[in-house]
Amino acid sequence: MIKEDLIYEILSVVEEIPEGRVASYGQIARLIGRDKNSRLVGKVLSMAEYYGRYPCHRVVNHAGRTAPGWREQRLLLEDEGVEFRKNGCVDMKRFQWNA
DNA sequence: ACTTTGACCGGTC
DNA sequence: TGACCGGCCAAAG
Repeated sequence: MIKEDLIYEILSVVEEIPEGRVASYGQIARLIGRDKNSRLVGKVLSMAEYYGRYPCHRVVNHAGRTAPGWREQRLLLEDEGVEFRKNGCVDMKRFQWNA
C-alpha cells in the first residue's frame, strides 16, 4: 500500500501539466517536496488509472523516454503536438513543462 | 531486520 | 543525447 496523502499530492500535480507539455518523474517529486522519491512517483502513476482520470501520459523520465510497456503514450502525446526524436525520446528541450 | 525491486536522477566522460 | 555509476527510498517478500 502507498499512503493516500502521497498519492493525492502526486496526482494533483500531474493534473496541472498543460496540454502539449511533459514533466519528468523527478520534477513531480520536487514539486511535492520529495525530490528523492521519483521512483515512488512512477509507482503511483502505474496505478493512476485506478484512482481516476489523470493526464499521466504527460510524464516521462528525465531523458524523455516514455514508459515501458505502454505504446499508446506516444500517440497520446503526439496528438497534443509533442514531438519525438528518431530515437523515440521526447524533445525535452522544447516540451518540458516549466512549473 | 535484511534484501530486492522499481513508469528514476544527477554527475561525468 | 548516451553509457556507466552510485545514490535514493518506500514497499513487498
